[in-house]
Amino acid sequence: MSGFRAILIAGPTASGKSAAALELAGTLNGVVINADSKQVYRDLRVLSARPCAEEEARVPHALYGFVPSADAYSVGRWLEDVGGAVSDAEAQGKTPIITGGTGLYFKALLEGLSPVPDIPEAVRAHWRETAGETSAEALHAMLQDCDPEMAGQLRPSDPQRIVRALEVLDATGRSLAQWQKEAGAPVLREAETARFFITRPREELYARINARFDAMLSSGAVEEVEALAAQKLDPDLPVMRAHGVKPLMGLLSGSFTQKEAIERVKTDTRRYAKRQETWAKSNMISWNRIEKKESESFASNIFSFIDV
RNA sequence: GCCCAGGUAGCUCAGUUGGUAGAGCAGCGGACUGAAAAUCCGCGUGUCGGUGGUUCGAAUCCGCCCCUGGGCA
Repeated sequence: MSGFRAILIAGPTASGKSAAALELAGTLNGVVINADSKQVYRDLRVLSARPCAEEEARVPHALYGFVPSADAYSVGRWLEDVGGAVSDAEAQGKTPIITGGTGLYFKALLEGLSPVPDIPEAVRAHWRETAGETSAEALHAMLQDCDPEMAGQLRPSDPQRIVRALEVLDATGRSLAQWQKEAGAPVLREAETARFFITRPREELYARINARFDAMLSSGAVEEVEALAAQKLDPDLPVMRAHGVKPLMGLLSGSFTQKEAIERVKTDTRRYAKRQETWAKSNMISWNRIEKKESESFASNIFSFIDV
């Protein structure tokens, strides 16, 4: 193989990325490296559809299931971790096959992140606490007072981004808008990669999402959430935002019926898949889009692209 | 077979005395730089079961037919 250092496989959830990556890795002497913000969590094997032990034994995997639920993992940490994983793979003469559904992670991988310093935990906690007791509009008004440039770029109804802007300004004394004008350093340049966005017809994808969650229920999804709930963690932690966690906790506490919980999770997941497609349309323009029907192999298609 | 109640958006339903229809959920489109499986923005997508008729005008009224529940046989 020549011309690229790594293969990147993105695609909506339940499209079959992992299977394709596994097949490629087996053939190419590769390492499958995770690019999914939820598959990093140790406690979410079932709900995050992480590769099983047998699959991880068949070919080397990296960045899967290694983060404790109490940690607020982030694209920043991932960027550091993936850099190390790529180096490790190359040192062993293996091809990095980076796969996952988190579009932002791939963007950061190829474009880098603006060099905003780490925000001290106390500052983060302060603003997140403030956000918990303040309306988004009021937060936006605060931002408007101290950082009109950034405030102008954000909707008054978008608390997540407003909080980020506030904590960055607070911790660095500089507007996030200014920071973001500074380019970051990519871990891989586009030209060094072969990039694939694999997907399926919407209807088929949704059917797979629905069926996959039914399978997760048979594989212990409820028990997994029960164990997570037993840790009594902050409900705002990112691990709690994985599809299924809140509805299944609701089921366990009696605030949802089983039917309601199941529908909630499936709907959340379908909407996510749709957003992933939207992201790809404007952020993954240069990627090879491969849309396949049931039972066809993505891997064979990818092989024909990379000419091995 | 007869009687009753219904057939309106993908689903559940609303629709005042006739003026070519609207809610919730689902869905669709979009944004996206450090918690992104998140957060946010926008959009009703419809032979009103069919067909005749009354009317300037029918989802609304009348006839016939079809379908779905329930009841009587």
